[in-house]
Amino acid sequence: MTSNAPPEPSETAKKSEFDEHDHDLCVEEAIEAVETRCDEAGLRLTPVRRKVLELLLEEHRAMGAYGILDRLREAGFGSQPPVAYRALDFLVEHGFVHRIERLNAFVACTHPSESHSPAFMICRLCDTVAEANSGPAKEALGDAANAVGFQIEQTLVEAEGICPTCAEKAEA
Amino acid sequence: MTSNAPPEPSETAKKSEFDEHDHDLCVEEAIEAVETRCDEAGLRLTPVRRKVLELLLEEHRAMGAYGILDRLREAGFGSQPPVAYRALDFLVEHGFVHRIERLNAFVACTHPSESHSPAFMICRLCDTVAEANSGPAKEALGDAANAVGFQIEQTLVEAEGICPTCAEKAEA
DNA sequence: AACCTCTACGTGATTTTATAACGTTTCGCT
DNA sequence: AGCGAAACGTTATAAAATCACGTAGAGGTT
Repeated sequence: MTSNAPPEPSETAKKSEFDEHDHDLCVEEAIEAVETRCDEAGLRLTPVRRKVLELLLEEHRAMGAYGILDRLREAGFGSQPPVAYRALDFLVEHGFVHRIERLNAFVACTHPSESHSPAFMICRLCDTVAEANSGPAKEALGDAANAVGFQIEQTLVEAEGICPTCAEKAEA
Repeated sequence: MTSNAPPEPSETAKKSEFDEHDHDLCVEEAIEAVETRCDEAGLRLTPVRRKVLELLLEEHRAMGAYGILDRLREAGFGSQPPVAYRALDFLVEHGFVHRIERLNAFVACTHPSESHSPAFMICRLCDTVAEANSGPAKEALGDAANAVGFQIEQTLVEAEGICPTCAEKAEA
């Protein structure tokens, strides 16, 4: 929110959302990427939608719709559930935000430029969520589906466990 | 519910829950298996719990807690939500029933004898749910997790699509 | 600019899903 | 028979999501 650095690819090497990184930059890059995609596709990134995206990006964590709604209210937007749900519907539909079924909650997508259907790693201690490539897992599942004649349209992969940061804290 | 055939392994070759099969037998075998496991482990398969299991076995489909509750009421059991949720908690905890996060609903486990954490194939037309082996998918995900230092405790894999039966109907 | 239309927004009300809290009953054990 | 733990039934409430309806704003057409 503070820096106005250009949205060039971050120099800080980041292996996953669990690692420390220049978060302001990370947020800005993500917003820029979404803006670009909206422009290209003729989508309207309205103030509410943008605000919801920002809220989710500021955390790398899953937030419930009602938590988001509280923040919207504080920011002077409408305060009834549909306001949050409509913005989330838009963002999810276009892949800018992912829904975490396990938590009935949402996280900002960390690779908004590529189209993908990721797997999630959810830390049960701090609720941080990282995206992993679900490609291999989906292939494996695809084989099983083919064997019985099931046509997969969408796949959902969520792993719950302990993130490296929380694991360190626990050891100490 | 009608036949009293002995619970020997079914002769009808079944590739998945989507295939036609001797369903009465299938239900009975499953109940027997659960009874056995409860006996061995000193668990109490009380009337409500047993009824909920039967309801779920009769369908090979996901049922919501409130749908189950309606059926319990009809059968003369308590009719308030906790009755259903407590029975479901027990059955899920011991692996006799699985929760389908995507649908906020439940299915009876079709392999109650083996301990496993399955992947699900959910037909979006008929809500039938089949279990697939999630072993390969979990391995793939495990590799990704190791790479970033995340310790997986539980994995959730759900695929949504069209089952072979509904696909045939659609063609016709 | 005036008009039209479609999309998005704001709000009130309601539905669906899930838990909390509390007293009573039943089970398993000694 | 008596004890303690587990399970049940019920009331009440919380949390998550949707419906319905009117209003406002963006974009295109004349």
